[in-house]
Amino acid sequence: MGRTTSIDSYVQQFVNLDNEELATFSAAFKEIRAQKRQFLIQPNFVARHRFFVLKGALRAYVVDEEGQDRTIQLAIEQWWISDYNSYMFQQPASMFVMAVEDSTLLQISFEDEQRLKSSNYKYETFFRIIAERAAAFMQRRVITNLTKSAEQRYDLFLEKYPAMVNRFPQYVIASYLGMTTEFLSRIRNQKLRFKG
Amino acid sequence: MGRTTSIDSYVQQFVNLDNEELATFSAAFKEIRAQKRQFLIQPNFVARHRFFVLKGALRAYVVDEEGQDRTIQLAIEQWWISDYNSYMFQQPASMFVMAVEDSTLLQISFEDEQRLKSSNYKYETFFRIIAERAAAFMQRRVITNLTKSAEQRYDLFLEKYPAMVNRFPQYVIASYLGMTTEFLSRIRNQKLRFKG
DNA sequence: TAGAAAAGTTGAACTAGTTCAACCATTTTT
DNA sequence: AAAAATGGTTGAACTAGTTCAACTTTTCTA
Repeated sequence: MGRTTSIDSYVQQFVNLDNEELATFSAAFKEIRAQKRQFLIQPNFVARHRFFVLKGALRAYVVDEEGQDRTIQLAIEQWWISDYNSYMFQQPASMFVMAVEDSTLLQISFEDEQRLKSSNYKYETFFRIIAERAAAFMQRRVITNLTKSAEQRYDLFLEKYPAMVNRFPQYVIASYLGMTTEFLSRIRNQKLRFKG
Repeated sequence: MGRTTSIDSYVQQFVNLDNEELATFSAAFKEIRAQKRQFLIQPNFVARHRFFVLKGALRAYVVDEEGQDRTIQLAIEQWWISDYNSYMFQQPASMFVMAVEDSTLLQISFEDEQRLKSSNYKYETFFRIIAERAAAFMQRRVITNLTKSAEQRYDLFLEKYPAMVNRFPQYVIASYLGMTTEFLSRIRNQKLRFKG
């Protein structure tokens, strides 16, 4: 069977590639499957790839000193996921990246990405743009974490990423938002009581 | 008088530019002075520039609903500063960027940066690399904020940015680290009592 | 160099969010 | 369909960090 979908339309949002350029770009990616609970990246190993989600859901998390999971990134269709500090600098990872659903991914290796970037100006531009967007996204998250209460962070998450809420268990969303699953449970039930 | 220092050696860390390329690159920047307490970016106005610090110290902060300052970014020599969401997407800013010391900066406008990026592959590569580094840096900050206690965040800050500690007032560092100035004061004095 | 402004300290009361433990519900596996 | 595993809820005690207010110290400005 063919691809569930592809990265073509995604890339075209940012740069204009002709058919040949598009083919070369796509060829640098390998389609892989990841079963629910399968790990794609683990601490202490270098993250050799970054992943573009065609289908499915994944999370990146660290385990802190007290043994608690802290979700750093969530990804569903059309999102990228990896341990960026590990991938970009080819250093040992601190994160797990795990499939939360059976997933289909496009995988690119660090070396192939370097090759793409240096082979064609447009590919370089593409990766520049997604890096800029990632930086801006992360800065917004820092701001939210510093300025909003737990309940406000949850409301904002619902508003901005409604498609994600039902794809991840509550404890994953809670840890992404920097609170305990118990506290998020209380926030949700309090809302039901007043609004529903 | 000439430049206090320049951006040349900084750029050369990441890309190899010949003299002409270096000259063109530098020419896109304008050297400006900012006096202590002067604002370079203000909420609701589009951030037209990003700034590279030649000399001095600056902070970027938002004011939250309760009227409290939350420091999002600090910058001293060789750091960049701006409201990236505003600058990258040319949207109204949510931050103030203010000089904490009398400073000398290199300023580049959004349009001139676009021009550089599209005029020479190497400039594109340079901006791609700094965006990747910014994204990785921000992701580390998210991780730290989610996994460490107030005291651990302060210790880590001391360890990683010793040069910054003495350049910013304590309340700025406290708000950068996501705690109150009173609490940081207590952390510091407790350390003195036990260690010094 | 005096006076004002900005920055830092301390105590005491407080609160947002955590922890722990027990229980319930839902999904998965056999 | 039973058993096991995973995920969610609830109450009660707790705590890391906040708030407020008064005070001290340091820095800036005229």
